[in-house]
Amino acid sequence: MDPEIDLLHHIKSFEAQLEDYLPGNSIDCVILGYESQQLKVLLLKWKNDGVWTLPGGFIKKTEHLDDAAQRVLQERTGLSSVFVKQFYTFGSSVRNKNPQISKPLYHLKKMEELSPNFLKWITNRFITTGYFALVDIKRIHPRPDAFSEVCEWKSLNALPPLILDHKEIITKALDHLKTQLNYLPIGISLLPKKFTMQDLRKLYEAILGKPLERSNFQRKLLKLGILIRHEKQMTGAANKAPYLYSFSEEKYYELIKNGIGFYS
Amino acid sequence: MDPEIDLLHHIKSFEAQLEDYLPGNSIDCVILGYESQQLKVLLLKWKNDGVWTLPGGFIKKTEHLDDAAQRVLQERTGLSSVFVKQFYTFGSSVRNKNPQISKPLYHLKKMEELSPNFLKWITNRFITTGYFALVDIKRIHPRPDAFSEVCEWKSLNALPPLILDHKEIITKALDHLKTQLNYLPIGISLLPKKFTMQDLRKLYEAILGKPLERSNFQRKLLKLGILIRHEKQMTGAANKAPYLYSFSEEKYYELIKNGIGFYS
DNA sequence: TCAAAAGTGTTATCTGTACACCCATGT
DNA sequence: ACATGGGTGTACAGATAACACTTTTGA
Repeated sequence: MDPEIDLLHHIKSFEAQLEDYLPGNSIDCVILGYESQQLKVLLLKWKNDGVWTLPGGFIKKTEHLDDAAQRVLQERTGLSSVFVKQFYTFGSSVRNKNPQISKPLYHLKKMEELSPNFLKWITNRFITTGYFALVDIKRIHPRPDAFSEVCEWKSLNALPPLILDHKEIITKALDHLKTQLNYLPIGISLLPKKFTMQDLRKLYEAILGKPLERSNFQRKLLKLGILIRHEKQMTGAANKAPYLYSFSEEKYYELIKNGIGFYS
Repeated sequence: MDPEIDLLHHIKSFEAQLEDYLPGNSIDCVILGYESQQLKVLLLKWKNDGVWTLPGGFIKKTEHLDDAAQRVLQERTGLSSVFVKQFYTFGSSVRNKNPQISKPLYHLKKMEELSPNFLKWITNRFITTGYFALVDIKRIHPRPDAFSEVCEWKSLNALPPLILDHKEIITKALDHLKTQLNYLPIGISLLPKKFTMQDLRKLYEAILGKPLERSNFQRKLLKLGILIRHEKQMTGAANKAPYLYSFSEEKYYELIKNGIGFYS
């Protein structure tokens, strides 16, 4: 099937339900993962255009803002029980003035088939609320939406060009991540069930952007009493094998409720 | 002039400009002050009804969300250069289902003069973004808006009944205040220019909800290097007169940028 | 036997906390 | 004189940070 026809079909079906959605409000998700000692964010590449965007969506008239975010997350990753949190609302009156917003639509050959009503709706001013999610990359299978051809993880150190203010949204999400570090379930959300102490340390180093002293890190975390030690993991490397650990969930969540008082 | 006629006049003039405002979005301000060793919030009491609300407003189509908050703050307090910060967006789909929202309108004898268009607009679902401000109570002169008869400070320990989810909005603002304590200009915003060490300590005690050791507090704050010591203040009490202090503004703002690393 | 990373030990320094002490002030 | 709150001193417990030492592993 011609992907352009397919896209047009999707737009038309959304257009038919336009009355079910709030005009002028949207949500965008900064879905963060951790892989190869790097923080990564899940992005979509639009059809017919090639610019990248954050996964986002519109809000149904009967739907809570938080539920809209959960819905988008579920649609893109297949996950329903992950950590999601609202972090900021972007309310500039000129967010939509960037011409890139409508580019993919103008590339459609059959654009004239779309109603002026819909074009007005979609190019209107939008106030968007940012949500961020922390997920274990290995557990999810990214799926592009109707408007996109690719949905994949991008390293935060090498972001592609993004539409509108999506770069700013990511920056703000990272600020939030850093200042709220002690109250967020970083380790338990971003790492696989079992991990080594080095994995955990490298994760914190990636977030904080600075090296942490190995031996002190180990002692400090063990003393928190949230780690369960498992069997050693033979890595094949020419050195002592590290233990594997997992988190004691109840203790973990109890701890971050009052702030893990970790690194400041 | 009959206050009810006056109110109706205001509503009609707003109704005439309805097209200039975003439908479905609003801002609410949690304006915090400190007086008599208590944190206080600025509230409005509606005409014809008597329930209390947070000062809030609507957003012009060409206006940044932040600017709408600044505008409301300016209108209620007369202040333009105060600390304001967005803290959360409330997106429940049933926020407006509380009957209190329209009560004051229904109390109007001449309500039938209002257009159905306006009534639909105002009773629609609204997504509201909360801003909080920190101000020196002594510097401001609260002014009620067209819909209100009273605008005054209320102690956080004894809040009157509030419309809709405004209680929840205040609670969330206080959460934000506590978790962001180290990054907010608490002292410099809430206290008068000159203050005693006891004033500053009592302020922190009010926010943290627990007593702080007098002598250690003093040493800790002096060591931060953000305080300027002035002449002693003869209080008339039968004890040693305390020094007055003021903040070194540049040093203060430099410090909170990285977090004052204060009490956790 | 060697290099590399893991795990544990040691020590100096800083910070938090509690409380003791003297000082200034008005009754 | 004395009660009251302000300002400073001291001493101990615990946390932090830097680095040394030993152990395990595969080449």
